[in-house]
Parts: sequence; C-alpha cells; structure tokens
Amino acid sequence: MGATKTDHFTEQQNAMATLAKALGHPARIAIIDYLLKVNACICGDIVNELPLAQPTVSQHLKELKNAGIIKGEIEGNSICYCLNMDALQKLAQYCQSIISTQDTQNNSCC
Amino acid sequence: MGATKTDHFTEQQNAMATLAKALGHPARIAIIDYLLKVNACICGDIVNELPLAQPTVSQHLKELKNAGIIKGEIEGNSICYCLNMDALQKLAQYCQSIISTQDTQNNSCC
DNA sequence: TTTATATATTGCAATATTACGATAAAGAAT
DNA sequence: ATTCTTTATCGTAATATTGCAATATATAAA
Repeated sequence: MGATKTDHFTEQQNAMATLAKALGHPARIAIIDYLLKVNACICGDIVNELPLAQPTVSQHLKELKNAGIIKGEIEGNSICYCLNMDALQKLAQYCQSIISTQDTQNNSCC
Repeated sequence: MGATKTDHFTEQQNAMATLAKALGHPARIAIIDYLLKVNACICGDIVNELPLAQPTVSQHLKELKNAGIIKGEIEGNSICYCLNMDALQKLAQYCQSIISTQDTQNNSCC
C-alpha cells in the first residue's frame, strides 16, 4: 500500500488535506514566511535564504504551486513567486470554522 | 536522503509544519470533522465511520494525538477521543497572521 | 475463569517524500 | 555566437507514510 485513498473522502476533505499537506514541511513554511516578509516576489533569493540545495527548493516551490498556495510569473530569465491568498484563506476559514463550531457546543469531554 | 532537515528551521516553523502535516491526510480531516459533529468523544465509531481498517484508523489517531490535535482519555475498556482546541487555534492563528500581514501590505505582485 | 469487546502494536508490502548532484532549458549579457 | 544567470527536470538514494492482516493488550461481561 502507501497510496492515500482519496476517493473515499469528500472533495472538501481532500482539498483541505492537500492544502495542509503542502504546509506540512518546515521548508515550505519558511518559504511562505519569507515571501510574506519580502512581499515583492523575488525567487532566487529563496535559495539563498534556505539551507537547502537549489533543486530541493525548486521542488518545494513546485509543491506549493500545485497546491495553489503560491503563484509564479516569468519575469525576464527569472521567476517571480508570490503568495496566493485565496488558498491560504480557505485553510484559515476551515480552521476558523472548526473553532467556532466547537465554541458553540461548549464541549463536554476530556 | 528522505529525512526532513528540521534542525535548520525555527521552532515556530517546525511547530506549524508538524500541525499542518497532521492535517495533511483526508482520513485525518474526516476524523476531525466527525469529532466536531458528534462533539461527545466516541472512538470505535470512528472506525465505522471511515472506510479504513481498524489498525489504520488507530494509526491516524496516534498521529493526530502526537501532533496535539486530539486528546484521548480511557473510559472503561474504550477510549474517548476529542479535539484539542489549543493546537487547532495555533494553526488558525498562524493562517490568520499570514492573511492580515499580507492585507496590510497591499501586495504589488503577480 | 472464560469470552467478548475495544484499542494498540507488530510486521510487512506498496507507494510517497525528501534531498541532491548532474544536467537541461531559456532568457540576458557580453 | 558564446557565456552567464536562473530555474526546472532527471535520476537516484535514503527515509517516511499508508494500509492492512495478524496479534497483543486490557477492560467488561458472562
């Protein structure tokens, strides 16, 4: 085995899992933090910023892009990456909905 | 290789990645959704609810517990699981901080 | 005590992820 | 045209994850 049974879960559940999974690595969190800090969309700088080789960073960027968390735009011979707030907002909303749902139920357990 | 270089990143980054990673599987999202729905902390029911074998569910529960997202309490011969809002709140706060940071910068890119 | 019920652990196979060196691709600079 | 710069891709090794059958553990019920 080893393959996730995505077909057994709802689209919403798979979508949230995909987003969360993309954030599930410290290098990718660091990339987000950096993009947030510099705001302007530099790219090669990320390689300098992280303690990882260029192909590894490129791979992490690809995963963030696939999950829709960042966008990339060609700019000359370099590529400008920046955050895609839509995706991040979806995850934030999901977390928020969990919290507010639980709040209204003043949970009686544990 | 294959091992994540956690030692090169900040504690905050590793913490967020750990939380997100725990949410990075549809089965674990489904477990959270279910715990939220039933509120009261049933456990064996999760096995009935999910399209996965008991050992697989047990493993997912273990991962959620390790990440601090759920708590388990022995109750007779069964175990009562429920959500740990502290952990979920941390992730929600992180997402929210990204969004509000970006908001204040009216990002000029892509 | 024996049996049933509930959950965890072990062991294993299939697959996925992480990391990087080597190399390719493509525009910029000379 | 050649070289430099920037990023992506390929190939591969190490490790992690997913999933389950079999089994262990532990309490409840009989």
